[in-house]
Amino acid sequence: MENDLIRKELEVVLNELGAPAGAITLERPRDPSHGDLSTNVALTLAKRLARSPREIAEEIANKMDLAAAQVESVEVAGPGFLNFRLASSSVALVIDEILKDDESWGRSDVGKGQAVMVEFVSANPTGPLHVGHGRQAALGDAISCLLEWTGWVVHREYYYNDAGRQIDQLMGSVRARYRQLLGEREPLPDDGYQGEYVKDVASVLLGDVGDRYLKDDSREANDEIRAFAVKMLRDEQDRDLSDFGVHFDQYFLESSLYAEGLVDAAIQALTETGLVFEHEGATWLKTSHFGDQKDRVMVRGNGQPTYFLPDVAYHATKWERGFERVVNVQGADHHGTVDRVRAGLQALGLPEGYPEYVLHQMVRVMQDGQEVKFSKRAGSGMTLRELYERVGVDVARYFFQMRKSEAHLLFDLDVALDHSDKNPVFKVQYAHARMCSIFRKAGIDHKSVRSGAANLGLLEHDLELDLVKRLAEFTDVVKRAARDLSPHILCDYLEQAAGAANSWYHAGNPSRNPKLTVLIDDDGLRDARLALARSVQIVLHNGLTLLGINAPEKMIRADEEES
RNA sequence: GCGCCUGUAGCUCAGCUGGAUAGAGCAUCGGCCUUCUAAGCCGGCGGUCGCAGGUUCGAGUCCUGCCAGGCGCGCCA
Repeated sequence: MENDLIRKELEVVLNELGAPAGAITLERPRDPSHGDLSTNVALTLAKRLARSPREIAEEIANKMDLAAAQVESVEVAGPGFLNFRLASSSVALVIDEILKDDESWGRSDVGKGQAVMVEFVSANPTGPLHVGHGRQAALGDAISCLLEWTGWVVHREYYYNDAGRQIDQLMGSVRARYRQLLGEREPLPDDGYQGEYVKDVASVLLGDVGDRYLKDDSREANDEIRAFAVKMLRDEQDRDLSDFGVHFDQYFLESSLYAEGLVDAAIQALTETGLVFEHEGATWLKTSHFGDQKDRVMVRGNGQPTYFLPDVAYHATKWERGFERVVNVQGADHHGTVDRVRAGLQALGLPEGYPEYVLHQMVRVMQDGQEVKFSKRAGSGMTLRELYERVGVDVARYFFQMRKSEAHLLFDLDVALDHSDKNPVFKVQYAHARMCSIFRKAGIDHKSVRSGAANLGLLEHDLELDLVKRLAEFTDVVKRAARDLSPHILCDYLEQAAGAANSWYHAGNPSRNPKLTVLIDDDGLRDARLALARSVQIVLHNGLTLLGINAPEKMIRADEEES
């Protein structure tokens, strides 16, 4: 790739200068008069080399082998930037590379095949998934894909609590609704779950077992109700996620930690560190020793472990299962647990900063300027399924991914329901579909467009060159989005690439400017433009696929949808 | 009170490891339709980057203080 060639050449020159290359930033200057690509290495090296940035820049410029870097010219500008103008042959290089790589264009090997676990969603099975889980599901899946595309081997994991207090509350709620169905006047427990879904569970339970549990308040009966409710709600969550296109490699049950003695083992291991102490009848871990705000209780006065303990035990299994890198995607409301979990793991000898966290802020769904707050079924906020059944899976996934995770997400239903280019998802999908329509119109199978077949030097209009440069950035963008665990970087790019593609496409509208039409009479030019159209198609397809979104070959019009 | 996140155009948001004149979409204003699908296109208007200091050749970006909003601070999970 052109960027790589320049970067490589820069590294060679920097080594000659005795300034071993760190990461070299190549970026596209905002001002096109500054060339196609620009780097600030000279500025960043000024201090280290104790020389003026301009002087360093001049030397780099003189020593560079322009032909090797596929660069037409390099100039020193401003305080010491190096501005590159790409050789026209680089256009051909980019397009040929894209056509050759096709569905794997954009992949790289940063991760070198190392294993990484991404844990996400991890909702308790006490009710339907809501929109916040949706954001997490979309984010976690996209982050997983980004890591896969950059050479990591990803394990998607879902952890759920199938044993604790909240499950008891669920059981109590179901039991109350079940007895109500049998005519009893039993109220929902104070801390019970309000949603309609509890009645559904109770009603199915009634159909299954009749009135067997009406008077039976035994431990066995309650265990059976609990298991029934968990099973049913787990199944519902699975369906919700599966229909949302999100799948996991493993579901990890909290109860298995106890069953396999891992919680006791954690107590044992922590105790051996000497950081454990007794205070007011409880057992504490000195997590403050590792930067936590205060020490935490491990085992309560009543002998029961707090949630902290299985949490540490669980994350320790991740390390023991061979995952030296772990990314946890969680709601920001859980950020208080980050320091204490890491402290617990550090006490066990795991590295500082393990695991990594992506904390996402809340989702607010807005319509007509009003917040949509209620779902009868969930008894609280809108459920994930309610959302994507309204706006479609593609739109929902994209909206969840298009903002950086640490910012609040305003999910605007009015925009989501808009089927024009105002909706960023459709803007990108349209651009892809438009490329497909060119091939349909031409009666050509787009797969028949091959690398090296066209004279790409014929592409010389600004709109075309601009588009090619944009396409060339794709691999770097994927790397950066993966590095920062930030799918929104890719969304941003896709919108820009789609914008450039749409501009090019519309400029070539035969009624407007026949000379820019792809399907022009001149065979050579036409082939070159078809190669560009195919490249656009590949980049948009790969980008959308990475985000778990369809890249349709044809958009369905609303008036066609009716029938 | 303490901790974390956020504050950039009327609205929703980008802004990479500190780099050149702070960008996009929407809204608004002006122009353009029998199209390789106008569900669109082209152009204009619009910002003391929350405030005040500091570091630096250079700060939206880093540091300190303050202001506003969100979240978290349990022998809950």
